[in-house]
Amino acid sequence: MPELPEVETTRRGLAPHLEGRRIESVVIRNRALRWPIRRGLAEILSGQCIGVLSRRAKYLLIHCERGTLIVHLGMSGSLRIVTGETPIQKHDHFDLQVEGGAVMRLTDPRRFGAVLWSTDEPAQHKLLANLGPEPLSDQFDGETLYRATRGRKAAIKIAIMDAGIVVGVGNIYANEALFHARISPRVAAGKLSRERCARLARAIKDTLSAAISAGGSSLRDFVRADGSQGHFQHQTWVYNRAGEPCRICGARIRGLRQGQRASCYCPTCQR
DNA sequence: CGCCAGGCCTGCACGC
DNA sequence: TGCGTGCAGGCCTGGC
Repeated sequence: MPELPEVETTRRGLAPHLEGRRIESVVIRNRALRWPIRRGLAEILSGQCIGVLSRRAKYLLIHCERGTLIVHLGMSGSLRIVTGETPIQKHDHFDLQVEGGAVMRLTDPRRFGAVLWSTDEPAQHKLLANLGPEPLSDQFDGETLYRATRGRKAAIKIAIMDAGIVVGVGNIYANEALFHARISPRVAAGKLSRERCARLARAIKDTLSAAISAGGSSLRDFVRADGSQGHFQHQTWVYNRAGEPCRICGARIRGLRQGQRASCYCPTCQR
């Protein structure tokens, strides 16, 4: 599932193929994504020149001359660069072809993703306007995490997955970061000390950065239309390992559900 | 066959 | 009454 590192890796993989190119054609095969792709989008995009590709939280922003294409990969989405001859597969919903022949193809079996068009400043878009700080930016650190969690009774795992506190921390990395910070996912967010907030903010940054670095090494495969390179399937410390031994102390990793999501932690290493 | 996974928006219920 | 907060539902398909 695409988390922030996957979206960032995707952005970096797409950028050299799209930035500065003119859009030649757009094909929409299935507009029924999380929100329907608006009618007429193909006509709107055709002929526009693409500027830079950026990212906000897990939203990929493709800046164009007259607006911004906002793409979210949901749970099962992926974007690849292919050619016009690459066979269409079952869940290939959206193609954007630029001059020179490169095609950005959106594949999304579960259709939780989205392709939206915004003519305003994208930061003002309804979906982006109320987002918290980027985890890898200076706007997010131990102090901001400490302040944002004061008075919050919710578990810290829930809090770091709250986009109002920090964006882009999905279930896998929330579990992994808490393990690295040696903090139990069940601790009330408002009870974390400054020191523990600093450790957690640092762990979130390190975990996401490491995943992006790992993704970078598979960029070559990404561009090669193979696409299925899942660097994020790398071995985890706790995620999806309930019942298995902790890689540090050997204790059994525990599993529980928080906010209808699976949490995993080491009862010895994490307090 | 039924259930589950997951991101994340939306709407509802609650307490101050 | 209004706000912040917490919680559950819904969207989907593939895989077990």
